[in-house]
Amino acid sequence: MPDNQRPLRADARRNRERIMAAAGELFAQHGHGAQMEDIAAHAGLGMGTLYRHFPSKQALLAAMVGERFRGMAELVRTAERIADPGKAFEAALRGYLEAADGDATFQLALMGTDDLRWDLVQEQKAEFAEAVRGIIDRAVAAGRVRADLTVADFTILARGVLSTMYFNAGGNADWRRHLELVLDSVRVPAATSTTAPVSPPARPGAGRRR
Amino acid sequence: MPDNQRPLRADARRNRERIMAAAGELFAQHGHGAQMEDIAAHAGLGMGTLYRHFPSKQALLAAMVGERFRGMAELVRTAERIADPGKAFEAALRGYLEAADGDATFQLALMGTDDLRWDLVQEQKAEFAEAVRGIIDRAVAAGRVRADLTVADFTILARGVLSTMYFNAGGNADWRRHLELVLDSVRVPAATSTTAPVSPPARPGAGRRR
DNA sequence: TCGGAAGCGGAATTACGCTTCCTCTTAGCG
DNA sequence: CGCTAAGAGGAAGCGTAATTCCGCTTCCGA
Repeated sequence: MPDNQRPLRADARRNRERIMAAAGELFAQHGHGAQMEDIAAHAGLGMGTLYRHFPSKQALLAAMVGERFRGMAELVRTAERIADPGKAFEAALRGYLEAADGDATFQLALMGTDDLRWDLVQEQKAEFAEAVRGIIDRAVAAGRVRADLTVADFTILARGVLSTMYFNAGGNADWRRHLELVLDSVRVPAATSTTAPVSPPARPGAGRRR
Repeated sequence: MPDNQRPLRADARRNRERIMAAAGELFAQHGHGAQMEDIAAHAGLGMGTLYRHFPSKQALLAAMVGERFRGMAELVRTAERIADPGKAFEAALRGYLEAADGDATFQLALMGTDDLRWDLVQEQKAEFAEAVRGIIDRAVAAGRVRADLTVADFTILARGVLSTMYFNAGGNADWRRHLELVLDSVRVPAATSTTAPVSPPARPGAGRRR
């Protein structure tokens, strides 16, 4: 755990940066499948060095994901500065997805893959969730999105779009379309109640959670 | 390729069944991660036998997925018998997801994982898509779902819900909620047009595809 | 300028699954 | 009933990546 004990030698700090950069690039490209050896090579360093800085692939991945969560929280907080609560919400969701576009690490992270040890990014994730809660509460209070919308919904819906993004080798048209559909289901002019179940009887109490 | 040449010895047919059953169970449970050895053991057979019937893990997985697609196509066709086009559509989507619940093979398959050689299930997939097209066309014609809805949308939206299902260890409340949100974005009482983009300028022509 | 702790490199080790190979067994026709 | 090709079993072989090890090099405080 290269944390904050002794200040970290100058070259070491430099190399750590390099690793993060290389890992960011390769994870973004190949997701969890990126190989340690390639990352080391890409950073112009040896395996030993890589493992000195991050004791395992999991640790490296977690570091990257944590960084991304931080960035996203920041982004959401920025959106919060938009005056109109409805537009702020929309901007947050849009910005979030836009940022994830082309970054497999983040897509995976946000989708909740079990290739990641979530306990290592608890904190950053919570920070992000907090930022989102703020924006949603405001939009709900202003009546700009359906009244029953929660942070969990944001996660669910965003993950849905992410999955379109992730599994579609093709361009980005698909996920943008998906996003539009999602926004239509969430904005207030849209219907708020659901019609009665049709074929498989929806078990009672299946509606809300958390 | 144990296809249809010589009739296949009685015990062989029996064993093939067993393998399919075991694989179905284990893939459902562990997805692509299920191990060949476990599958063989679970079927009460040796590795050699397993490989006699399916030349590779890919082949086995493809066989399972193909079977699932067939089943889904059948299910959708059944839904098509519902008189009300809107309800038929809803039943198809509901039934589809209900069937995928708890079956990781199918979830993965439908999500489009690249752990699967799609060329091996082309046919079954096309069959399924065809069935879906029928139901959507009817619902659109009847004005019960947004006019611009396509088969691609069905795939996109269903995959979104699937991702909620797949990545949520917890119960099934989340994906059912997601499904309701999706239905709200698709049924006709909901808004059909999208409002103007807010923050990241939506590139022109990002709306429709295929 | 020196000493030695911190850092680096990268080959060797390990672990883990899929796949192959070869021998033994059995269904089922004549 | 006897033969033989189809089928079964499962241990060994392989490839792939993560991780470890340890001798060499470089920073940096005195």
